[in-house]
Amino acid sequence: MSAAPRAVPPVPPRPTLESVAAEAGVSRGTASRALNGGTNVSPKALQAVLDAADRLGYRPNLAARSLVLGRSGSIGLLVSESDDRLFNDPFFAKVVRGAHRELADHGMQLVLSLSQTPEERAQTVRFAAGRHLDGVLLISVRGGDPLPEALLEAGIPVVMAGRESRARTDRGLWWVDADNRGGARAAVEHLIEGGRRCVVTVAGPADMAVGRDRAAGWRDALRAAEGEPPSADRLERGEFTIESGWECTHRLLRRYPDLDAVFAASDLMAMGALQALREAGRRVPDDVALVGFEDIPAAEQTDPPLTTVRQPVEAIGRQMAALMIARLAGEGISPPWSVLPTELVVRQSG
Amino acid sequence: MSAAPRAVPPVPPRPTLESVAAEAGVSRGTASRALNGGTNVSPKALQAVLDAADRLGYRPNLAARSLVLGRSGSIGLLVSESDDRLFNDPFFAKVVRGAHRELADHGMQLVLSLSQTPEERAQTVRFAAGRHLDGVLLISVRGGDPLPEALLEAGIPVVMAGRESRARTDRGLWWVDADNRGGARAAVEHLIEGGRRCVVTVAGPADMAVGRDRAAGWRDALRAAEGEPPSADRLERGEFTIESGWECTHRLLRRYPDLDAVFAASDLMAMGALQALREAGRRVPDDVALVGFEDIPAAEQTDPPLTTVRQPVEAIGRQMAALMIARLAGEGISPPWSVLPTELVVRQSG
DNA sequence: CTGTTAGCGCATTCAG
DNA sequence: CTGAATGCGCTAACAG
Repeated sequence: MSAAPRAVPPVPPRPTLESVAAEAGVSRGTASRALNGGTNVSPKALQAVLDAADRLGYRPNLAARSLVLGRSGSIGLLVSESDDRLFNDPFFAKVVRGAHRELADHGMQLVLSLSQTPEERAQTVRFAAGRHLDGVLLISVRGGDPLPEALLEAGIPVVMAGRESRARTDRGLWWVDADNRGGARAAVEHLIEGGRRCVVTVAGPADMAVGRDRAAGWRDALRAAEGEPPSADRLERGEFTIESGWECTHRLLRRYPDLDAVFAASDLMAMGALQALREAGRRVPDDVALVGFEDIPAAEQTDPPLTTVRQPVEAIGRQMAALMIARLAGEGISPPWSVLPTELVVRQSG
Repeated sequence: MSAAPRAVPPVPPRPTLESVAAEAGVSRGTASRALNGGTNVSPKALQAVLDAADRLGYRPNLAARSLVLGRSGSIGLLVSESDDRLFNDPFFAKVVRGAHRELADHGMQLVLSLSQTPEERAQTVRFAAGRHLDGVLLISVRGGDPLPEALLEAGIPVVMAGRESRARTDRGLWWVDADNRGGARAAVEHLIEGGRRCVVTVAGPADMAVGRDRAAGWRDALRAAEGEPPSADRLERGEFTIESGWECTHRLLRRYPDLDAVFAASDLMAMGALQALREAGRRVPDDVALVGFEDIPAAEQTDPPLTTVRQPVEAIGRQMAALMIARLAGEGISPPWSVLPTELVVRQSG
């Protein structure tokens, strides 16, 4: 409520390139060159400018630089997801770390941005479309999410985590994913090699590529082993949650009382499966072998510890950033996506 | 490796205010006014501009706007902490949510930024100092962290989570905190009213205000009840972790075998204390009452559930943003800090 | 090697 | 109510 007119700004104006140049006794152009790499500048002038900048505490105005360069030097990692999820899923942390590392190595800033409500989403699109962000990394995008399209339409380069259709890829949606199909296949092959005869799967949602891919890998392995694709009722689809894993497993047990192996499309689902199997009186791995997917920290803490397929999560983040950097550099990348190898981690459950 | 010279840019140039004005048949000035509030613009012109902008898919260039306005409209939430911590501590999630809400309500963007290594930290300071951020919210700042000073020196408004010294506050470091001292006092009063005679405390680090404040509240309550300040060896300092809580409690048990109440400065510490007490054969709350601080989700899951002091975490985030907004608006706020009330949540442990 | 010049896209005077 | 002009701070292209 201070009604003072504040005629004079309370803080001294911040130094500009102009003032640095004046202080150093050179022109603005020379000062600019000196501050950026120092090419075509005499050692004497260079030193003078550097000293002047230091003395004045000069900080280049990034808005001005962005304006002339047409580039902000920062790329966004948008999370169109509840912040609860963001902060609880270890997946996010690792992707963020990977992307952050890669970007930092290239002198770029990672900017995290949340958007849950539609308005926030619109705000975020404006933010990116306003060239505040040179590009956008997207994680945890569900099937019908309009965000990727909106961004693309606004002319923002986008790289997603998770496989995309060929059509969308062609439209400019680049992506990075783990080899979900191959990993699932390896997991099921491991179960078969262990002598298991009836391998069922607790699969993920059909509206997510990751759900479909892991189911496909399961199918691949069984077809290879049994000569024909597995019957569809050996698969039960659910959400990537403990509860859902529990339910699906119960249903599968009812249909296949003699099942001896469960491939769960996520560790959380596997944890639910573990509980369901125990409740049904099955011992793991003696009666039923169990394999999960992801290798979340909790997978080591279950009893017995979970055999699972480890995703190179940090590498995914890193590669997303790398693709983005290449894209911004105008390099022709082909294909404009990456599939990173997974690794089977054998523990006691199967 | 595509060596093509790319003489022609593959994408059409993005529409500018100029092109919108041309399309609408008005001048740039009118177009600008129409797009920003529409004051001093005839309804006819306004409509023409809006239509044109829509038709062209116009997005204002935020860099240009920042440059002329001297303001970017986004404020940063810097986390100078390992990203593990960021993504695992529920505290962060809630602060972020609160700040995000408040900012969104005012049409501002929240930008999350991590910085662990010194270089990343420098990079972050450049980012903020380059006016990419109008202000910076800081959480989880440890004692000797140079970040706040660096930011202040660069002329960036800063609001922190956690009490700061009067000296630093006067230098421009505004802050928001929970009433740690009052909350601790209430917790210990509750223990005393429950008939406990020997209340010890597992305290937080002395280099964090929150550690000191909660210990002070414990001291306040005991002095009020016993007529004199408690002996210093009824307090054991540690880190805010389960392990540390466990260790401190063991030491306290050795010194005070007949202790009948433990006030832990955090829920994680309380969880460690719970384990230590159990190992020592003490029943909680029958033999020893236990109170934590923070009310993290896990506090409800312990056996017995933890009595604890709830912090208004989301409100803290919100208030931080509110202070920042006021500060940017040049409003004189006094005092330039906020202490938000806590709430004792009584469960079974004490 | 250096200084000068010309914008980057926008909001905002100031005349009309 | 409107258009023309000015400048935010910076980089790049251009002569010297």
